[in-house]
Amino acid sequence: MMDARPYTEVISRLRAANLRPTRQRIALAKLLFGGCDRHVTAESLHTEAIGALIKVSLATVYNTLHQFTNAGLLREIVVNCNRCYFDTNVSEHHHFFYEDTNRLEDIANDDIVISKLPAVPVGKSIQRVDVVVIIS
Amino acid sequence: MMDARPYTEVISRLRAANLRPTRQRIALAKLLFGGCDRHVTAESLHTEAIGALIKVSLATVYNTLHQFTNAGLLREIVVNCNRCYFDTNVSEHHHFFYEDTNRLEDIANDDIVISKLPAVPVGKSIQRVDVVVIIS
DNA sequence: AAATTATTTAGAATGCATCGAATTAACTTG
DNA sequence: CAAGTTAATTCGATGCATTCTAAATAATTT
Repeated sequence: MMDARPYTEVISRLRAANLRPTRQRIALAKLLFGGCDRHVTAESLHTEAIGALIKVSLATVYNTLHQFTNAGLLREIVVNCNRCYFDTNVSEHHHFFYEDTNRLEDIANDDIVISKLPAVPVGKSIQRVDVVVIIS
Repeated sequence: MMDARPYTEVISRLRAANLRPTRQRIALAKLLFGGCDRHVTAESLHTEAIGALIKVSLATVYNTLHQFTNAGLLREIVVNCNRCYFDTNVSEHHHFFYEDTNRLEDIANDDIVISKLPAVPVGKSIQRVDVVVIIS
């Protein structure tokens, strides 16, 4: 049941992004998009893949995370200098960051309302507004 | 006029933070707090210090930035994995981040109004709310 | 001035991320 | 379906920011 036939779907997502559906990319995509939304680092995803007996190198995990991000399948979250996090939830939303454990948790977009924003320098436009609520 | 007698002030700030007013810390504090608010990295501050003929090692710059941060004289800003930024403005405020040039710019606290925040997990409390407006 | 304590330093070490070049795999074409 | 083409994967090396370590130096206390 878990993987009845998600191949075709994963494969077409990859094709749509102009990425060859290789064994590694398919396997990583299934880990990333197979269940609920997740936050991963390259290391954590690599470890998870190895644990699931997927033969893939760390370099490929890095490549894949960046390719998926460029294709809009993932989003990079910045909460910590020294480590890059990737989020499978690419819809607009925000984050809790647990200061002591370095854990991330989604905040639904509706749960934060910004009722005033500053004027943007001329010639520039807003790409995104990221809110991080640091808790401990 | 520039440095009429800011020594005593810098020195007492350091003492208040339980930091011995060493030659290096005094010099770095004068660079950081001598003018208007700034955003620095360890590298950029070190380069600036060397340019100003201040003899200080990179390791000491790192130490000092962290000590100042712990003492509340600086605040760490997270906009970029791979590089730590420090802000001399420790009052509540937010940031523009220029995506293409990696530059940071302050947004006054009043220029952003958050009219709704999510409930915090039980047992936790909000340490800070950071808003980064990514522009390009 | 001597003794104590904290700080600085250079250089090594770490950790995360990227690069480069050779191998391997996927795709295209005839 | 086989040969040719193109892209992806891999290992190991490399880069870069940061931290660590232990010895030397400087600040403070007595």
